Amino acid sequence: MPQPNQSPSDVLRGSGLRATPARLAVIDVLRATQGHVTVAEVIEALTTQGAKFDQSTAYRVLSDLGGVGLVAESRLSPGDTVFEWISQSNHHHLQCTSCGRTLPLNDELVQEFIDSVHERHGFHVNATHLVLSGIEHDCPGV
Amino acid sequence: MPQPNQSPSDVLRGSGLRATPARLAVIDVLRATQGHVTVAEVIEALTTQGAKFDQSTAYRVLSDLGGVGLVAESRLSPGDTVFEWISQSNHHHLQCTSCGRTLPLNDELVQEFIDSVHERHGFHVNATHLVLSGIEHDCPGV
DNA sequence: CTTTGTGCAAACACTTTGCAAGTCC
DNA sequence: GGACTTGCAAAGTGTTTGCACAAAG
Repeated sequence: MPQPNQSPSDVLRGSGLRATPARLAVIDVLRATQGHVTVAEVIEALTTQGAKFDQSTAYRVLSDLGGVGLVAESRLSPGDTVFEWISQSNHHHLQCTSCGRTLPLNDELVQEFIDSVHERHGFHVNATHLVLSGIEHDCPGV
Repeated sequence: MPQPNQSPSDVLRGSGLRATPARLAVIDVLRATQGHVTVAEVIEALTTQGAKFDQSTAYRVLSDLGGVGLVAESRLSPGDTVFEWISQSNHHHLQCTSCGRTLPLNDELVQEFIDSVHERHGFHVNATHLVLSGIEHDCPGV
């Protein structure tokens, strides 16, 4: 669990991962981006910066970071896997199927829902990163 | 929208699709199965029955059926796309990450959640087929 | 008979893996 | 120095597509 005021290197080591340039670079990209990032975007951002960066490294780094809970991974559809840096709280989203925008979803609503499911079914939903699709009311794309 | 007492052929034609043996066979498999079915399972079930059945046909048929709303499609993870026949009501599920079981999730709870999201965000969540992962309370796999 | 669907095989895109060289601690 | 990471290239997987033939309405 990352503490405030920790450097990315410390966060990595605190999770049992070595602080390598590749991982720090990926973390930079993730933190610089609000919302979802695809593997392709990570690779593009890093290769544009000049450094050589292999795609297998991107997949491995993102998988490692996901494994220790530093990033959230969502599979929206095949070949459309997105990642997001987890700063401190949960992150839930609404994705409009009409205009493609991703909007924040109030965490409390989700928590209430999770609680009610637990009460009713004795099932603990693990939703640190819920993405629901639908249509927003004032969608500019409609 | 399929009406009661309609034959699968009628349902297909009602959706603007031709009633072909391939589609009827896929529908048979879907209806015979409670819960999720993968493409591979559909193909296996049909080829076991003797008839020749190409995988591209499976993908196309499932995609067609999904397009007209006769089946629900869920991407649990890359390469793990599951389909389910939509009989009449919505189908939501809980999937236990420990034992792999899929359990039913009360539709009312989901509906309440969707309503609250709409109230709060003005966003209409399109969830005919929600799959939430987590851990069940009395999981035999724990 | 016209339109739509199917089989076949090849192509695709995303993701994973084996291994040698390189890097972190 | 020893264990972990990266780059590279190649192999997997699941999924899609082009096209000629077959079938549905």
